[in-house]
Amino acid sequence: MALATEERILEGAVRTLSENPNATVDQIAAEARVGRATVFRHFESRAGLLRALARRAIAETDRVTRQAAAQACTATDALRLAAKAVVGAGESYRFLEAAAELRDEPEIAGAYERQMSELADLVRASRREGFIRPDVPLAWVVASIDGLIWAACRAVGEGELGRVQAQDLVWDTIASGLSTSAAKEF
Amino acid sequence: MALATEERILEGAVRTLSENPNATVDQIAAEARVGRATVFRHFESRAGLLRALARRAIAETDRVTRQAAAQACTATDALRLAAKAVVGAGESYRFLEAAAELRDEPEIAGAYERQMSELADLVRASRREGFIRPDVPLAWVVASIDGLIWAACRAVGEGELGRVQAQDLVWDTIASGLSTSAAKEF
DNA sequence: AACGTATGATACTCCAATATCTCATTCAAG
DNA sequence: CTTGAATGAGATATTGGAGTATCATACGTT
Repeated sequence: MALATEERILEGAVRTLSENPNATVDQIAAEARVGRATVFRHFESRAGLLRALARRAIAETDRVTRQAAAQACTATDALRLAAKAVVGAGESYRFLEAAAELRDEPEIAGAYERQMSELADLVRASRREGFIRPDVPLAWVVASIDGLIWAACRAVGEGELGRVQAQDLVWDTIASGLSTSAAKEF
Repeated sequence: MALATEERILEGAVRTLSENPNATVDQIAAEARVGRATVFRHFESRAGLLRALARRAIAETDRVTRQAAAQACTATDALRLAAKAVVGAGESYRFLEAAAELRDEPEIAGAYERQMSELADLVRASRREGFIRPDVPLAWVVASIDGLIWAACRAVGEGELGRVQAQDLVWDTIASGLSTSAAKEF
């Protein structure tokens, strides 16, 4: 069946590229227990495979983000749930950060921009609810949340922290460092 | 003069690779206003050039870190000065993150490990001074400080924030989010 | 002027990895 | 059993970029 094969290739690619972002198609195919030719039957090229992986990561992030928004009744809670969920989802896709080629793909770069601006919207809304500090530039709130999420993904990936623990700590640090309860006394 | 040429190549490489981490030796040479052959006269290979750049980034980080330690009288203040300084220094070397080859170089990987453990030492000392929260795993303190510094470097590189502003915000967020003054009420 | 060194330009080799093609095989459906 | 689609395996073509070699030139030193 075509679908199952594609799935196997994609998951093999995630595993292989997580260890070595420069892995060759041969290595990916081997990891997926699939002939090298089969990879090219399902994906236009290596770059096409990477695109598919990026699309997957974007879709997965969108999914958990929407789910968070649906479950929460306040923007602040949506932010909390989304941050935690993205830590769980992004963990497997850290290797995409190293894929410089994707920066040039308008589709991928555009989706990334969109997600960042959605995060900015959420931050703005949470700020209106009186949670996020108004005395810190929006750009920094967004950048630091992103940075903390990536840090958590890495720590989980390196085995330094458990996933649940990392998810809690991300929010703890955001809430302590960026909320109105954090007096600026330094 | 050999030294000036090497310097020009290294700085051209920083500029070129910052825009495109997959840049070819041709592109780097062109940016440095140098013949391609000259690059290979000064550096064993492209990988050797990358190693030299990584060594440079490591040395620069060590330099500003030591300087911070020398100026400060408490570990907490050393941490503050070091965090700010690394934001300034690391900005140009963000592209190294994408260089997966360097992970395999024991020299580079070892130096990175060392710097991380030095950061951990600083955090422990600051904790003993009563500044860093004791209720958060050391690994997370280190990881999140690292993440925030990288976030600041990126924001500066993208032009979202000014450098001085970003340096201040990094410490503000660390101090608010990870210090004892941050009550865990969430 | 003579010498030594560093450079630029060019041409060349080499290779690793992508991508294509072919053919035999498997396997499910009818 | 037959048919057709998907696959595995291997052979082959292609190519972009690394690395090497050569030669003429520019420049500083003595």
